[in-house]
Amino acid sequence: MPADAPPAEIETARQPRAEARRGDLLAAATRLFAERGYAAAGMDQIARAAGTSKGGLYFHFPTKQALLAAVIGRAADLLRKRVAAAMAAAGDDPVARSEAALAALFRTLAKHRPLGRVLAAESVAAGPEVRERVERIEDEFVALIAAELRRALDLGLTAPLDPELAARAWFGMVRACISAWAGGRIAAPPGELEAELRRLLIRSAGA
Amino acid sequence: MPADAPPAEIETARQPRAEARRGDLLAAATRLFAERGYAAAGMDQIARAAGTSKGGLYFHFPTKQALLAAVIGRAADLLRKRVAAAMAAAGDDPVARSEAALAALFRTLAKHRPLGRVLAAESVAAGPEVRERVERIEDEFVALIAAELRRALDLGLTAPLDPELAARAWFGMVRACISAWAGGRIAAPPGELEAELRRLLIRSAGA
DNA sequence: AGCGAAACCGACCCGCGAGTCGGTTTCCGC
DNA sequence: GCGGAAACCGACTCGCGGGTCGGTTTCGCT
Repeated sequence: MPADAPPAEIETARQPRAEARRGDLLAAATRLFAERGYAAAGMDQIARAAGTSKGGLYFHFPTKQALLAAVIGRAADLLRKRVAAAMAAAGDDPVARSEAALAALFRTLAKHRPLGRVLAAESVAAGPEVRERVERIEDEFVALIAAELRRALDLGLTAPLDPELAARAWFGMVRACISAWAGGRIAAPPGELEAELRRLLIRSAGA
Repeated sequence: MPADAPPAEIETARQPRAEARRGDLLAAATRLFAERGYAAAGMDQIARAAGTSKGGLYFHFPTKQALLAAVIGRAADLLRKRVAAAMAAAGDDPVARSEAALAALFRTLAKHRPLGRVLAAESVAAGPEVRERVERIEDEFVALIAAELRRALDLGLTAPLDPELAARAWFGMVRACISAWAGGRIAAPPGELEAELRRLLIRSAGA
């Protein structure tokens, strides 16, 4: 793998165009699902917003549900990647890892506000399968937090608690605060919000 | 207003029938909105589920949105009543009042599972006006909790914290746990769940 | 009894939007 | 420079479901 290999960045030269369109479509769909709601966002509207046409959209996604599923999948991947990276960089201490995970989750959702709304609410409007999918993703992150809490509990760093339940509660706290903040119902700047939230979380575990 | 006035309980004798139907319709709508989602639940379907017809349904509610609004309004009234009663019965201590409010909220939502789902999620699918309405209701309860927290803070019963934010976080914790429990994703029985949750909440305030 | 209004019925209307399809453009390999 | 496939276009179809409407039943009142 020499440093000057040119073909690596072109990648068969034809795919990238389509890939970029796909990205635009996903971005537009995310925004419109969040703004108008799943049912109210039309396929034509989404296509226009992405600078293409209905036919072009249907070339990439066979169905509206498939489009939503792709949006959600992409969001989950992004969150997974960011959180995993943050935790890995935080070393071994469970408290530090938990705080890092929280911060990463927080920053990512705060940076991409529509994403949170789609994950939190729109998903339900698209039928049971999609709802289950979103619940799985949520459970995944709850399990991640629960594992850290369990370790902290074993190390005697917390008060006695049920790790699964506490993890779920943590997730709910973060979600509610981010959602309210994204809706402009919390005046505090994000940094302050995050700090206050961290204090609440740590105290609730009885550190 | 003598004690033996008979007409008071019959109320013009014709209304009660219609009132009962209205109640059936609201109950059916609540259930179906929660199960299928707002968009997927058809007016005909709702009417059938309530043992009546589309025409009958439209006699009581002029529009699908109006039906949802009525469902939400009824839910809010119920929650308000229960929570207010519980807090009034709890005396003056802010911690006791907070715990009572929480317990009432918890029990009411746990008893009427679909109600929570409609409030939490379905509302978003019905356009911005309804979403705002639900957010107002949520803010109302958050403000209620925040007031108690502020009093507790003034009395030196808590660690220094931002009452609004903490109240929001509390609400989020309770909502997330109830939602997961209602979806069968938490094994613990409700009583235990509530106790554990209360411990987390109290600790987070630094009592 | 019998009038009139409230309550209810269900067949029908109609707009909207997801999905289709025949065509056109773009661009890669040779 | 030219086949041919991938990518894209947009007019059209068509089923579904919210809303309507003329009629029928129920029931209070006198």
